[in-house]
Amino acid sequence: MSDTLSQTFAALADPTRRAMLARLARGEAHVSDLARPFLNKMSLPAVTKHIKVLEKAGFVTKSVDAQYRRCELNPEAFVDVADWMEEYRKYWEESFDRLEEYLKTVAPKKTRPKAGRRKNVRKRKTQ
Amino acid sequence: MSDTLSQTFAALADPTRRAMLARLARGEAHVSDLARPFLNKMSLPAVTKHIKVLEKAGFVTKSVDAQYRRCELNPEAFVDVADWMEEYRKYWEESFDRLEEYLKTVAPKKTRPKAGRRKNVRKRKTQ
DNA sequence: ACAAGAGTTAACCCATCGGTTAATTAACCA
DNA sequence: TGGTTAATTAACCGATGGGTTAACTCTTGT
Repeated sequence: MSDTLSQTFAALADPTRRAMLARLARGEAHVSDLARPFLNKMSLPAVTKHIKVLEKAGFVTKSVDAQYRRCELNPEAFVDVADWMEEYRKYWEESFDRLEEYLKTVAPKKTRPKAGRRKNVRKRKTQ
Repeated sequence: MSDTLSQTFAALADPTRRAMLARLARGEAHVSDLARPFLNKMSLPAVTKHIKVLEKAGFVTKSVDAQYRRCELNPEAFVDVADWMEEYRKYWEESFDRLEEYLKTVAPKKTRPKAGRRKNVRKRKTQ
């Protein structure tokens, strides 16, 4: 595996880790905060490992705060995913649009503003 | 693993499979077309397996065409990823914007239209 | 009818992954 | 100073992932 994009996607391929990201999206947290919802399902070392995977993939940064480790979300890794997705935008956007069209027929109340296309914004780290 | 989003991300966590998607983005292809660039690095059965992973994750659909298997890209799986990313848009969008700002200072030729925000467009399959 | 081409299946190998328990490090507090 | 809490490290285990080779199926072209 080893290449960074593979590491990034692999980090996301686990529900526990995605739940941790969801938690961090609501604000920074200590390791024990991140662990709490899972301690009935797995041990603390397991949590440590998951966090380490997220760190290595660049989704999370950790800083020392006395006896605690403060974790927060890091945008960089998300940008890598968004960049990669950009290449396939036309494939998923038409599905977004189909749904929007459908929603309009179902509940044609206020029309949402036209969705931004943002085509060819940039390229980075192809492969 | 087993949950669909994990399957989806796991499928993307391999450079060979991402290269196959890139190829399919340029149009449908037979298995042997997909295999050709890799046959110096791996065997045909390995390719078959990769394609199967992409199929199960919903990125690719295969149809029979005489002795050939015709593969094409399927938008659905991409939508799942885009949906999930939507939740974290504010984290990666600010980085997009930082780059756009930077590009403007470097080459302030024609101003690109304001990037669409598309906030809260939808939610699906949370978890 | 049958050889060649397209692709899959089966059985196996080794590395990595997700989890465990036990031991360890480090900071705080009483 | 010594106990408690926060978190990591180490050693291990079973399952899965990516690869292999060998054998097989199906379709076509002659």
